[in-house]
Amino acid sequence: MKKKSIKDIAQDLGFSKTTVSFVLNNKGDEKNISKKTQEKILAYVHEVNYQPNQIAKSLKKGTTNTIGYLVPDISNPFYAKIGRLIEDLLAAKGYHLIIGSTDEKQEKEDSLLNMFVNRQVDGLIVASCFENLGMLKTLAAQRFPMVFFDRESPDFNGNYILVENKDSMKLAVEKVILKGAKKIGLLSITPNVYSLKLRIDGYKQALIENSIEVDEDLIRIVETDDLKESTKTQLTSLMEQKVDAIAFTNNQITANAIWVMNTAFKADLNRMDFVSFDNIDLFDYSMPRVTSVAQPIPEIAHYLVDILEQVMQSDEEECKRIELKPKLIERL
Amino acid sequence: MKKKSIKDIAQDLGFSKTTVSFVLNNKGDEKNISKKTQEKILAYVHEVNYQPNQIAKSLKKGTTNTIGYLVPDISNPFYAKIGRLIEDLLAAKGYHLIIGSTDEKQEKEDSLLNMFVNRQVDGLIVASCFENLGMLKTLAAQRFPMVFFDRESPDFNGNYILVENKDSMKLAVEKVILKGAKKIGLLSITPNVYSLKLRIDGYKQALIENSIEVDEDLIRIVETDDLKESTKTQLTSLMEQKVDAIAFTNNQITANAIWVMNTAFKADLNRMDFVSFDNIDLFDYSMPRVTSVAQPIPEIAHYLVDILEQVMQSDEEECKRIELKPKLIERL
DNA sequence: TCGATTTAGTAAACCGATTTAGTAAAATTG
DNA sequence: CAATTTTACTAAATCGGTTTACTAAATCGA
Repeated sequence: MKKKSIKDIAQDLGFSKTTVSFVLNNKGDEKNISKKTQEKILAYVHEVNYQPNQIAKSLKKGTTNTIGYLVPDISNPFYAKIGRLIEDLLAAKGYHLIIGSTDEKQEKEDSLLNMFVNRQVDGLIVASCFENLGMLKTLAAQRFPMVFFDRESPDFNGNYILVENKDSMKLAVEKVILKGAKKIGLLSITPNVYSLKLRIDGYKQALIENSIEVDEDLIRIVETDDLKESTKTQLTSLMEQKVDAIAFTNNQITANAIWVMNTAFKADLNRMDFVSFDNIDLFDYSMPRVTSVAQPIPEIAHYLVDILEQVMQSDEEECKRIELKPKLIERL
Repeated sequence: MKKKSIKDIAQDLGFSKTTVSFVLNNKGDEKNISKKTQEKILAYVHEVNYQPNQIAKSLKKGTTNTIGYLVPDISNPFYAKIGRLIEDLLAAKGYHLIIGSTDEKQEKEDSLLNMFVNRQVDGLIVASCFENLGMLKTLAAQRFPMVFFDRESPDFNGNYILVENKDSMKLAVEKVILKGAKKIGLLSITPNVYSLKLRIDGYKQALIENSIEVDEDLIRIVETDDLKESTKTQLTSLMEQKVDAIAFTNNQITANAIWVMNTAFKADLNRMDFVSFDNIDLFDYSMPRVTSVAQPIPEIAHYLVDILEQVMQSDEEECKRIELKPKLIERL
């Protein structure tokens, strides 16, 4: 017993496909299908548990009720959490998520964007590496519904849901300076991303405004491909320089650094202070103490689907830019 | 300039849709299309950057090159990691992932399964709560390609990629008994899931074989809906009973328990031992010490797509069952 | 009561690909 | 050189829905 199509339903009952389709789409009254017929069809459809073929529907309608979720790494807790939240918010509206992880690689991003477009997703939620704007600008020109988050590019005009990066980082770093830190290092993943650059700028600003010289040698970039090992190498090198605090530009690198400290530099745990963008439970009790900038994750998720929905509906010209304020969590 | 369809390409060049389709699908030679024509078509297609409509393709072919990933919660690090790994493995074969989180709720699972089927996913990778086998048995009867992991149901015959649960848990718990623990509690999420029941059985077995009475009052179930708070409540109650070790059935609950201990029971960190199924970096240095059962995540991911591919290709009757051995990590 | 309107429904086109069954012209064969 | 085969290509059906443009019968209004 293979799956029944709308044609089968129509034949079984002696109606036309058209009539069945109208009834199934709640257009029965509008299209003058008698109550009796409507009931008959609905009853039968229920009885045989008819399920419409979404693919066929999508082909005709031109919409798929799917949204693409494009991020550097879906297993990064930040993107995973947001992913989960938007999954639920979108499901309530009848949309479902196709995911794609870019590993910060431009080629992967391009090919995934292409994939999403060919699969006719109705919209995109994107944390892009913004290394090559070609594809994105093309899509933007076509008015493809997209909302960006976590990262921005000054060269790209789009709908953004962001957090304030520079000042937040500055304030956090200033906390450890006030506590007495003099030599403060920084570890970041690829700073090609403008938002990360802003966080690094915030770190520098904090130093400058507090008369500490910015030492470029204390600013280290880790390789995303081998985060754990690379963090260990760079952190070890910073420890040799006798830094008394380190700032990090996201949670994953901080978590790795905490692991390195606890497994390789136990003796230094107490004299060290960490500053991290993003907050996770671990920071509530881990050593070194972590003063962190907590992003408002549920709000970000909320705005993402809100704005995306608006963009998908109206064909408005204007781009939205929403900048949320993170919360500074002191642990000193 | 809207997107060109195969019909446009054909018209532009003065060939038929058929010819263009043959060439695009590498059937040019087989179908006796002249080299000259093939080159002409390929060149033009490249020039205008023609991208075939996957939806139309799917409708005709009956396959969508999408796989459904159905888990309790995609933001759980275990499922997120596996999700990421299978995303990459499947992408290499031209498949992409649609995700669905069930929150351990049967209704959600059913409706997501329905969604996946209507969207014609080519296969499913599932960590089911197995509370109601109706839908799954129907799909299995239709030979819908599915592979299950992390959880199993003795009442359901399917393709499974699992780890050995009972003995692994028993061995881990025995470690803390050997160290001297006498009163050992257990915290678990819903034990309706057979695999979790096995882990609990392993815990009990360890006690019994070491002449410790199983006290049902020391076995606590936390609510998945409010994991953090519920963990705190149950853990606090166990602490009042003066347990000297606690076993946990997965990483998320252990991580929460570590947080509770460090924020509310600092004084007891040293006298306490934890045993956890699943291993995460945090356990390398957190207090209380965690002896953990590490699941071979990359292998699980590998087998998942391997077996799924086999199932999708051959229409073999036989169900596969692969049981991997976890690695015990002692930290005492 | 007769033309106009409403009711209840249907046939056929369409979305954009793939695939089957064909055809006309050129090349080969006996 | 006629019959056959090969080459190069195409028309039309198909996948499973939605939607437009109709029609026949019943009802209504004056």
